[in-house]
Amino acid sequence: MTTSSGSGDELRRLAADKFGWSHLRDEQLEAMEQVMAGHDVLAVLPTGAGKSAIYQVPALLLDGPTVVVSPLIALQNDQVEGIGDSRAPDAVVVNSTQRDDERRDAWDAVRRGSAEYVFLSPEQLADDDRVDALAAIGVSLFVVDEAHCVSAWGHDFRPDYLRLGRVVDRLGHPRVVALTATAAPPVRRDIATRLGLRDHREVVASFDRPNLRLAVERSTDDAGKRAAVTAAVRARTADPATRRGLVYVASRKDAERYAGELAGVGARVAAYHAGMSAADRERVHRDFLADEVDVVVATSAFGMGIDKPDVRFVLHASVPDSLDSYYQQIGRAGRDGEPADATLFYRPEDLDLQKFLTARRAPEDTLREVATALDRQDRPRRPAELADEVEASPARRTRAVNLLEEVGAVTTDASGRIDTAPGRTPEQAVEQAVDAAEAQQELVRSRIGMVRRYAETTGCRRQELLGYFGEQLPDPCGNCDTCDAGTARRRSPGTDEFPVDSTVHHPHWGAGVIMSTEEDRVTVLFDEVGYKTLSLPDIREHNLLSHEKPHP
DNA sequence: ATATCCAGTGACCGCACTGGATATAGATCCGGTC
Repeated sequence: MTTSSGSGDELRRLAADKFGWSHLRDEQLEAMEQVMAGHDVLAVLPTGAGKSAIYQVPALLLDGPTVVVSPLIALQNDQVEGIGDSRAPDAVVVNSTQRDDERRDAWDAVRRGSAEYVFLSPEQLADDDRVDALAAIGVSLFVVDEAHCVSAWGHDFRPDYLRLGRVVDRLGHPRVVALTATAAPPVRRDIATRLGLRDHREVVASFDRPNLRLAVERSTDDAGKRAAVTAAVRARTADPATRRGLVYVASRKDAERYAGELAGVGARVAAYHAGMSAADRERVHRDFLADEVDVVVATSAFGMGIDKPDVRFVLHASVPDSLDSYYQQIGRAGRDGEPADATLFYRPEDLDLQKFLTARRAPEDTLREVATALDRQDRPRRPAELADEVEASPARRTRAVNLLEEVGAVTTDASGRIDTAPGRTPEQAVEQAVDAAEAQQELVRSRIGMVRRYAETTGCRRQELLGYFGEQLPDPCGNCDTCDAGTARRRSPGTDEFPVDSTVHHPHWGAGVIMSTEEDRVTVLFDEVGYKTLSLPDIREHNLLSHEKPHP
């Protein structure tokens, strides 16, 4: 493959010839051009806007394979199939479901240069030998799909996400493309920092989905809420025009229970959660896409990679853990641009369940194990070597390494080996890492607080939701419950004193960034304590916020 | 933090109440088993 300038015309021609895409959206083309110009790119585009094209087309013009990190094996298989149907070069996957010979064949194809795209999970890249092999081959493009997982899942659930930046370094920092459909400004910053994006460009499409009608129905008791949810689904499924939709619930048991109740009243409904067998999950997924099932009642396990145009409603029987999750889940409705309904059935007590589910104690024991193990022999070593000295599971071990690295107690060198930084005892390092873990926890809790704020606002829901994503909607939207009720008023423009995105300092809460401003209050995301809303009169009277120079 | 289940209790034969135990989302990896 010849190296090429990658002009817009050339990118368009390749998209048409190789993939059959006759039209590229402005955002797609802009992102591709930035890649071809040598920049790292963070693209935030709605699902269905063709995010994959952003790497698939430039990959053809760059000499060397493209690595695509993707969180779900099912997504990887979908992508490979899609590429297989095109006239583009081959794609392979490497994962744990393969037999040894299949995996060997995949690697051979990459080495020979017959496979242009390699799909992997982040955990695969925790294997040093695999990274070495890729470094030797010479990766030209490193893609992180569903990049919000770096921020949302990396801190505890799948800590290998947070080490992808190190992988990029070890591959000699090829161009990096991060793709996601959901990323509030702090999440974008997190992604860019964690992946170590260099001189990167952001391509961000508007978050507004005007065809989604936003509403919240508040209940005081569980029975009342259940009745309201069931009635809402029944009303929608009774009309053929609105019968397809999703119901998100907080627990597996609820998924089964609602599905059972709704089936009892004649709805074509299925439950979906991670406790079901892979075969059952696939069947539900397939039946929903094929219109054999109208309603899926699901935990957060359902949704990634689902692109069905005619989903007419997404109801939440319980609050999600953040507005990031909420936006992503309701974004599965109305992809065809036709009216769709996003109603949250809100009971304040449900917030406590999310607090429970997201609660993580700082992994003090593992931190101590790792810190003392590293201290015992003062030499760099590969993270995997710690397995012999540390009893904790690989995920916990990796999380501990990440936390220690975050506070500067551990450093990683160019070959991916980790070592202790001088100047503190293991016990001090543990203490600092515990503090860092608690700060993360505080942020998670404050994100739940933002869900509460959305649910309880009397202002325009859309202004509230878009504001969370850093987008200011000047007028009430006219397509939400509060607008209909007449409580949503035109927001006066926020104060000039604290412009959105500027950095401020609070005497107790430290440094933060202005997220949104209103007539009488500002919302700040603090590094240490998460989201806080402060009243302007208070700020002025007690001089609570001072301006700081932006972070370097 | 809370809902549910269940055993035990009290009151008195069919059921109400209480308190303690238990469970509560998400994915991959990898080696062992059928």
